[in-house]
Amino acid sequence: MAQIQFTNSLTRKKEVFEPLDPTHIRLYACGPTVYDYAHLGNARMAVIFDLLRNVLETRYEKVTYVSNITDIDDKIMTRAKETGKDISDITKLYTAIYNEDMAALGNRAPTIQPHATDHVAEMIAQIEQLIDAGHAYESDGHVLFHVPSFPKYGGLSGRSRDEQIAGARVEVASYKKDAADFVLWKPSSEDEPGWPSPWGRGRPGWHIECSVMSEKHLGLPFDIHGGGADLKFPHHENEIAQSCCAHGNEGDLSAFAKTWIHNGFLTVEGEKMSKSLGNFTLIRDVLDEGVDGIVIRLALLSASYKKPLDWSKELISRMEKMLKRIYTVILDTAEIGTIDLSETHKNDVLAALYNDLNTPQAFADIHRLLSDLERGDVSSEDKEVLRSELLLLCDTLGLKPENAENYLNKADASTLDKALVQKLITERDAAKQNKDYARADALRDELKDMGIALKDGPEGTTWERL
RNA sequence: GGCGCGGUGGCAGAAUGGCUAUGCAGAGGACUGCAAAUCCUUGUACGCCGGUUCGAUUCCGGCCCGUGCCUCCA
Repeated sequence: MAQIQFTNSLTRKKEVFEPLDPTHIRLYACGPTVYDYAHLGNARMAVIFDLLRNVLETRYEKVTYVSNITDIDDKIMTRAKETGKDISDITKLYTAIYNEDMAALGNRAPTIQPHATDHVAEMIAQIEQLIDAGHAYESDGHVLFHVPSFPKYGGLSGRSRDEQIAGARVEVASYKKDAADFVLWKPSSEDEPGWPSPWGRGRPGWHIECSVMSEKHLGLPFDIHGGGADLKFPHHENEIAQSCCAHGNEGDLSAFAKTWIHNGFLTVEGEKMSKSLGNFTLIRDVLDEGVDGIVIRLALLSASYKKPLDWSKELISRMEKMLKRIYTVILDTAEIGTIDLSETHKNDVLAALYNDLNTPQAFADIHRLLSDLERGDVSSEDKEVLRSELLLLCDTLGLKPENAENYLNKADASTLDKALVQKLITERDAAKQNKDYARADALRDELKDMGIALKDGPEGTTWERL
């Protein structure tokens, strides 16, 4: 049996994945702060962890995938002020949009999608634990995590505390004992959202919600914690500090999550796609341009998850071709059955994905299967196996092979008169029979104007949308 | 300034101490009334300089270049 391997950011090595509990795999990925439309960077993270979940499910019966919604944050408060809307209206709206966009990309909903505002009591409890353990202190209405109390701080991002201070570009707030200390709780003014707490009315800092929600829904330690590479520091570093220190695990960074997986970000013309540079693309905009969500998914999986991925029109058009080919072959071979593959056989088919989610290799495997399925010198028994392998790979990658027909005939869903198309094809066939090629070509042009491409094959003429 | 990542053929992008990645684009051929699709064949690589080795794109060192994090960010 091929072993599943992932690159663990905590050890900076590719490691064989060994579940804490083989009967139940537990996975957490940091989800979005909901104050705006999601962009392709959010999409990359979601697609990669959805794939990771699929891959784990091919080997383990139960996988719990938790991905949160952060619905209390200063950015949301700012947005509320700007628009004059209620905070809860904003978070509800953008949570719904996020989930719609993720579904369009072929992602399944997480097993659990906890909301930060439903966990304030647990956050307060954990902050109290940290104060009791001597890792946090109250100051001027704030509660801060005292970084010097945790000598192993910085182990994930690989930077010592001194290095951070040397490079710090932030002004050190007066209420901090140490420049590296970070906020667990902060006071809210009357017009700001807040919850009662032992330190007065206030709201949580940015990192505590993930520590609390992952622990509550998965238990500690859990198998895999992930997110975008830019969360490594400070977000994930601080999560580790909170969770390890709240439970007396100061000596073991892996007492929170065993394996850390970070995806690389998207670039545009070589530069990071980011809000500050203004070069980000919303998922919604790409979908509105008519690009299928599964095409976006393919594009996001076209490079190793760890590396930067450059977003371009050319990438989309390549992936459109690839998806069309996959779906076409699946439909063309529809009359060929499938067989149940043995566990060993499935392992071989999924070997690329088991090897640190090597999606480019999986794409190469798909291309090989497509070619073999279209060759004339392959027996139908062999094709039955090949087709089974192809469907397994497509399912695991989340490519929705069951949507093949719908995708290829998309035009007929709305405006197209299917009967008229068939009538014109029949007319053209008659014209061809009579060697009236001028008439046949005129009919082809007419259909082309309707958005229909004809394909003459040995079994007759078929059509698809342009 | 500190820490990290990467430099592969026209483009995108993997693996690998010696043997074809794959895809897109290009060239030639088959098929086709036309068109599309498909199939067959095919060219072009491994940033620079040293080292280790029988042999390095792959390991080690130096250099150059690009890029990311250190501040909200997937």
